[in-house]
Amino acid sequence: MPQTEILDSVDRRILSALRLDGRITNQALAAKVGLSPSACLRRLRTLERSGIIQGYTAIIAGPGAGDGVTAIVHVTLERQTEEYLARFEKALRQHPDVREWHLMAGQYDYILRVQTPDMRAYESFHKEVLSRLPGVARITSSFAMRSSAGG
Amino acid sequence: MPQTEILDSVDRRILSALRLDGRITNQALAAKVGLSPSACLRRLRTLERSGIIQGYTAIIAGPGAGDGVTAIVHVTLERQTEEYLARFEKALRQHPDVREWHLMAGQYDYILRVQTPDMRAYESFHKEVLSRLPGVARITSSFAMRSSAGG
DNA sequence: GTTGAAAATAGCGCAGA
DNA sequence: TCTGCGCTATTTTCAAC
Repeated sequence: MPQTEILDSVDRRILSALRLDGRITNQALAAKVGLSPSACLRRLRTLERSGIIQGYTAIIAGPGAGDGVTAIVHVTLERQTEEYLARFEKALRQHPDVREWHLMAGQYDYILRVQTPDMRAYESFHKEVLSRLPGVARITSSFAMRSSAGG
Repeated sequence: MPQTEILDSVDRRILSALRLDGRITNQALAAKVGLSPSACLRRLRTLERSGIIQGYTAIIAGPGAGDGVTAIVHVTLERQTEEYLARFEKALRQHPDVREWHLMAGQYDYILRVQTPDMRAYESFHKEVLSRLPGVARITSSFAMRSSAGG
């Protein structure tokens, strides 16, 4: 249960090790973070139950089971006032195909990751959603040929 | 080792099960695909050695916890041969700060999302890791001021 | 947080279709 | 060659401290 829990450095090292090798044995993990296996396992289960560790997966080579189309979209707004930004972000949140977005300091205003079942769905998304988002000045889409797991 | 072998339906079911649960025990996996544990384990090891299974990883909940610095990094390689790409991706996977990467069709070769506790750590990461990755020709870092949760 | 012991699992050689 | 069986080492898991 939520206890206003902060991750300490041991928890972070556990997460880091599991990101590198999701199938590491609890014993090896415990040795790596300097804990006894049972203490390590208790922390691991807590991290899993709390939802911080959402699951585990194998990294499969090639087109595998095809997650469809992954597009990285660079978006520039007409203006960068907080009002414009807030309006744009609110609109983004209403579209589940936008899996991830970042408001950038630099050349672009927003970088989005958009996930669709196929290219046809992406074209439709671009036409009917992206280009109609409020305050958009310019859109550049690039497509991923291969991505890390966990998208 | 690679014998130009085609994956049969049992292999595909193994891969599928491991995508869903990367930490499933070999026994449970064997039961799921209808094999004895030892036969299943041998197939699993073959898939790992052949590079079809590239690794395992934990799915960690969004950056929420530590906040810190989110950098979007555009990387161009010296060459785009599959050998260069494979070498680069293998190096990426060894660094947990690289939370996400995409091999792009288009202007850039790779787009990475890098997460560090603070800017100082990012500078160190850039200097000691990014710029030393194999085959890198150009690196451009942009920083996020605000990001969506649940990456 | 630790230790220790029982249950479950992984990993190997060997024999057979 | 691939499968399945039996055995042993390793790992997980739980109890008690």
